[in-house]
Amino acid sequence: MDTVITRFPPSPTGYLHIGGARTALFNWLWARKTGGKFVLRIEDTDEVRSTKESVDAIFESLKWLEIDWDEGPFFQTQRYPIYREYIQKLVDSGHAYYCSCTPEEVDAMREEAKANGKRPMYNGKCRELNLESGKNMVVRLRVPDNGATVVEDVVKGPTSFQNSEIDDFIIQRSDGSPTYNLAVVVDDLTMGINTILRGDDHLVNTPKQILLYKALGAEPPIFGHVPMVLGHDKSRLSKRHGATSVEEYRDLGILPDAMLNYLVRLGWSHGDQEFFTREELIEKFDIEHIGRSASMFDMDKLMALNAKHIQAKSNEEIAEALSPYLAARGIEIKNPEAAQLAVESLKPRSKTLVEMAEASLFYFQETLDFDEKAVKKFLKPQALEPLTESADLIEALADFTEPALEEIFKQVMEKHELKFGKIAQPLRVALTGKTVSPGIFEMILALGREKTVSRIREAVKLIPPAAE
RNA sequence: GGUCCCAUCGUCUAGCGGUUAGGACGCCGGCCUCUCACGCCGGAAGCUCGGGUUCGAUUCCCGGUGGGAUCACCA
Repeated sequence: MDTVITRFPPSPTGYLHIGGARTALFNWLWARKTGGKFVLRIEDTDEVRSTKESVDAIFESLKWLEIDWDEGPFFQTQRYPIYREYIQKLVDSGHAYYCSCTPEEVDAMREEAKANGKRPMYNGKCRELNLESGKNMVVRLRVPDNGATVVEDVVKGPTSFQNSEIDDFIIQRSDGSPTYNLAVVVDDLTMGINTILRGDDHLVNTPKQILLYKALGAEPPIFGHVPMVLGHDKSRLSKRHGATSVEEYRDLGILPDAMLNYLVRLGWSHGDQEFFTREELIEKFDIEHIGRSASMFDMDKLMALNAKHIQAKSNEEIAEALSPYLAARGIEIKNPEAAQLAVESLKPRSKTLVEMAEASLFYFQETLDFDEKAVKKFLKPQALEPLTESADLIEALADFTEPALEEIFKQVMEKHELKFGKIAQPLRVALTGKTVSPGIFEMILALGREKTVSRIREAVKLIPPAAE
């Protein structure tokens, strides 16, 4: 087979939607897997709704997901001469014709058809009139009255549409601009696109596009219509279901690799495997195992997958990924090694980078935010001596390692006849201000000797005097 | 409503005529344990219904039901 050439053609009328990201992903993966090409095309022919901001948001989101393209971005608004040329070809070859019917007249035709119990359609009034180009004229494709057009869909299977059900649809508006179906076909044709994976909401206008290919004497590409992503109530995913834009997930602290993994796995499978790295996805992705039914977006599962991706990455990678989230909280990583130890301690306890950033604050803060209840409960008189002694011993410790630290606490525990739990909680509050944190030893190591000792000494000052 | 698509635990899915119907998320119980997590072990939970075809259907065919998509001079 020839080199696979796929594409992603968003219309810039908003941010990059999760569903769009998924179809982009399928096309990108297929191109990457087969060693083909992936083309980015901006469908901005709706000049009223298209914005520069949306274009930028789409680039930004694709960049974040690390979905790169080999050709483009092409902008349809810069290709009008090409569309006009093809429309002319269709008119010249008798596959299309000028129509002078006004929208009102067409509406009336549809009403009439409906009244007669027929499908509301344009009645073909101008078909044989051989009208010349003129003001307020549109161009329509002459659709065969009989026969059927079959979409050989690689995910849904062959799907047949009766030509009699298809209107002589408009390919050029009265203002001379091309309509969607025409522009898409001309673009895909001229850009050499041979594989189209898109949402199955496009399935119904695929026969129109195939008719256009045929009228142009061209071979249609391979079509595959992937099921849509639904919200938790089975309706189309929208704002009321929560986050729908790619950037929102970035802001939530989702890793791009986890997003990819989740999105692809939603509607595609490779046996029982749930976790995929980006490389595995490229290696294992195939069209054959794309599902045929719509699926609901499940935030919990995304989160769980994100947690696994966080754990699977190195401390260095996560520390780097975390830094913008820390920066947003006014924290700059000054000591990379310490930050990586901090990250390591937080990795198994963070579902998102936002959670991790929040939980890591105590590592970086100069002055701790003490949780009052925690202070009251654990920084009690009986904790004074064990804490003070611990600080002294840590300060004097020859080698600052986990075994040595364990030895110190063993001493303190034995002396005061305490279980580790009794000393760990006060210590935890002293070091973090909270009752929940990573393990004591890993924190001490990540914090370093100096901070550990000073924090314990500061906390001791919060202990009220003994009652009697 | 017409046309088209779809149908396995609550959710994502494996299954491609014979399985104790498998995995994951979530949920419940236990273990581990310095808190919280992670991890580990175990549990509850599913083939939409009705007809065929077949020795045998979750699987193949038809129909019902249900859900979705689409019916523009939007993309």
